[in-house]
Amino acid sequence: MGQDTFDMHRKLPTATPPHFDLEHFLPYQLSVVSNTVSQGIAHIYQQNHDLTVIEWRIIAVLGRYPGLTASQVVDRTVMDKVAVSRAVKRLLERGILKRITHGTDRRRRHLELTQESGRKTFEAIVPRARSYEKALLTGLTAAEVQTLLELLDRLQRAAVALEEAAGLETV
Amino acid sequence: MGQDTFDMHRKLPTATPPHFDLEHFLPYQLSVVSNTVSQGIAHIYQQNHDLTVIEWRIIAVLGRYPGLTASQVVDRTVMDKVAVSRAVKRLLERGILKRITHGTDRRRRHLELTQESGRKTFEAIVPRARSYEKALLTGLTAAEVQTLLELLDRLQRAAVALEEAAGLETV
DNA sequence: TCATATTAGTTTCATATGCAACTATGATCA
DNA sequence: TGATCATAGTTGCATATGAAACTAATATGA
Repeated sequence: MGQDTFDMHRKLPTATPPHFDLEHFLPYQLSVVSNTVSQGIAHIYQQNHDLTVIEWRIIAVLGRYPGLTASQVVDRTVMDKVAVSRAVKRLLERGILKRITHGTDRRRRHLELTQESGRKTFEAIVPRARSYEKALLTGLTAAEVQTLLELLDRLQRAAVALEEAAGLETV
Repeated sequence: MGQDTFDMHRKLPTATPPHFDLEHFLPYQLSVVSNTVSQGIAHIYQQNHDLTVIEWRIIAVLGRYPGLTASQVVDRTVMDKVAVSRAVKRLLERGILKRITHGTDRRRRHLELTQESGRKTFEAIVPRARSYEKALLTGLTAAEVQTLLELLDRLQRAAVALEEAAGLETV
């Protein structure tokens, strides 16, 4: 890379650019947008159903894929194992989930929404979540939304790849 | 709401869409990408400089705008007041920041990077942060990056607007 | 000019979080 | 078989976080 061996008079010979704008740094922007959106959407299930984000996500994923185990939920949602365990516990206590131990492998406990409370909660929140999303995307055309989703997806893959590369470095 | 008094045979008469895919829900996708990226970039300053994300952001913003007060930092970075207060304290102790009390208004304490440690840390991290960002965006064309930033910006404005609307509702 | 309001920043306290260590169950293979 | 490894999920503990209450300094207005 930089071969500035001579010219003693230049300031900061090797690297170090003069300035850096946090506001235009993608990881930062991403974090700000994500936090703002998360906070907004959290109101929907916090205020109306006394659910945390993690609890709602578990409900959402079980609404779509009933019978997943806790670890399958973790895999799908990229959430912390402990956080999921605790949230499941609370949802069981509240009667929103039920848990069925697998017949032959008793380590596995399959999770489902209960018909009464669970399904009802799911069905109450979905339209609200959808309408929040719709409001959020009002200013964008369908094509722009499509582009955004695709770019986010590519970014996610790149970030995962970088993470793996960094992980190997240390090993 | 639900007026499903007649027609006992239809399932879920009034509303309630049949399913909901968390994976294709924008707030969720955004959160996953943001977390992955944040975690990746956090390594840079965690491992090499023992800094938290908040600490690094404070350094970054003061590198660009020396002399901001703590509350100006809060405004610029959309971070928690308490978190900033604590991070500033730690950075002062470590000699990365210095604090100068305003002459006439002694409530105001302006913050700057110290020449030795502060500036040096800033200048060491900036190129690493930039190269992470570059690696992250490798798969995208310049035009796509531009589009992404613009769409994120619009999303942010929409999210803020929604937040304000929701706030007023309650009042 | 004194009571009240405002602004800046800190501390307290209760809760959230996450790593690491643990329990329980099942798979493997010597 | 039974020692060891692997997997599923939970718990303990130490730290992080954030709302609300607090201290300190300044501004305002009767």
